[in-house]
Amino acid sequence: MTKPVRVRFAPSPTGALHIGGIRTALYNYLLARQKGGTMILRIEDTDQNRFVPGAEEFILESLQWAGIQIDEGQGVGGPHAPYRQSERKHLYKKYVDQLITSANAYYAFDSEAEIEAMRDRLKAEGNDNQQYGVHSRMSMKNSLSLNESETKQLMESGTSYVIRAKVISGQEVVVNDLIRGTVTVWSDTLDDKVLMKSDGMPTYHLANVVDDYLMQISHVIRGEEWLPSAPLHVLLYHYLGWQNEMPQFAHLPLLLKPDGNGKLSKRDADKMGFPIFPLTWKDHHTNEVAIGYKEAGYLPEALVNFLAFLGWNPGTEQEIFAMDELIDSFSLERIGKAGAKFDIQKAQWFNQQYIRAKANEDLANYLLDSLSKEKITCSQELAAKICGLLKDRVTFPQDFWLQSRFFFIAPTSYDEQVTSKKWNQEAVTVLGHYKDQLKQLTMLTAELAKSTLEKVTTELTVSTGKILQPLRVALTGGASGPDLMASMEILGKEEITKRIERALKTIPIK
RNA sequence: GGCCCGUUCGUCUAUCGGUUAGGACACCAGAUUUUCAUUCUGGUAAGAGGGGUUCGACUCCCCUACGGGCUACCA
Repeated sequence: MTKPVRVRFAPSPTGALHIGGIRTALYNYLLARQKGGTMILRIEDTDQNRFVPGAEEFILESLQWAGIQIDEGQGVGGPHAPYRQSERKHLYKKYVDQLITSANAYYAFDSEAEIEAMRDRLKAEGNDNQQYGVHSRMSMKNSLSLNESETKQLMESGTSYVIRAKVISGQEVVVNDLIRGTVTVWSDTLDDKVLMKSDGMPTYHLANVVDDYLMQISHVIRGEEWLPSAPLHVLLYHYLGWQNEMPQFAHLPLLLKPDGNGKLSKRDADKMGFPIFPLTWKDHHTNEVAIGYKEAGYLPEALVNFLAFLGWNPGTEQEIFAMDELIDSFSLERIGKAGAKFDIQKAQWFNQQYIRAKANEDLANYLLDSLSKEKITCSQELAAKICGLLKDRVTFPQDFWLQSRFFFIAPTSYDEQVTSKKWNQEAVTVLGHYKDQLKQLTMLTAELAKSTLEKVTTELTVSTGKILQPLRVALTGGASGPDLMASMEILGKEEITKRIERALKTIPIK
């Protein structure tokens, strides 16, 4: 019988969750949904020094925005509550005591300076391995090197201590990874990691293994940065007698910076001008505000689609995947091994695709939002019409307003490029006639605007092409934009004649 | 330095021993749009290097190079 799928996303609230975390959460979520399993959110806040207020809420809000639903865990509760590791402190004690009893862990009393001295010493001796471990632990101050009464005395005198894992010597430790296959490490190269800190809090390693066991996690899907400590985790499962309950591991390839090399960081994102956080985040110390994907205009479906493809692909040529399609197609086996460089242009392309796929009526809401901020009123119907016109030239929702501004606000300046090149006597004459002809019309449609223009240009034997740009400049102030005739229909006869008149008066003839 | 992981067009990737090495983004060109964008068509562009194994290697093995991660009482 196979274990029910129970996966967890386990971020630590040490700052804003970044885009890579969303991808990790997404992969967990996709597997959970596909297998009818459970998606768990656990907060790994064992480092009290690095706690950042608001970070946990940020995680919750970000996941919700991305459409990643939590079935169990922080924020929703569940049978294994609490889901915040700081509130589970009492649980870890029991297991670390068990490890002490079974001689798989020991007390260590060394100060920071003593550890540093040990490292310096080993380094000076030309030793490659400068870790606190098999090669060095007997020369340190711990319950292995000290006799029982010395140890007891130190503990009773209140000397601060940590508990370290006693990593076995001379053994191969094998990590079975769903993405990487078998990873084998010689145990002597592992160090005696601290399991319990002097403040009584567990470290990641202990808390993680204990919680994954208690919460009956079936798959540990996390970033590749954890691969080096996975052997220790495997050892811990064995030491605790849980080897049969050990989850399957899947270490995800990292998200790399777009140029050069290295892990994607906030710095790179800032430098290249794209967001790193799903939502806007204000740093509590610097008060610096980092704009999020949401606020930058990325649609959550688009971002999710983009992220899913950074390290995974379905093996077909389909690229646009809604969440439920991702759920159907996802598989851990098809996740790549190599790190993926982050390409914001592709993210923008996905965003474009998702915007285009929306109905004009839905798009209209984006425009209406912008308009209400500008205190401009507009009917839903008209907004939809404008969005339809703009749809194919837009990447972000806010572009609708940016590109339709001229519909609502008459130009106050005119594009220099066009006026200096095209605004000549001929254009002015044609535009004057055209305006007069338009005035005669009872109603204006795109077709009529066009036929009237053609009529005027043939009468004056001028090519229509020469007039189009001056006309656009007069009406919109800009050099480019959506279909001019369709725009005129929306603008209406009155507004058009007014704008042409104004342009004729204001723009100097070249 | 040590340990571990990785390496196909500029980027994301397909290929699970036999392909003219495919697609997408980006880029370039042409067509359409009497402008721009869109759209359409086409194009440039890749198996890090060296050894094996094999009738045959991008695919399997080894070495080298390069890249990345880890190396905290951080996760």
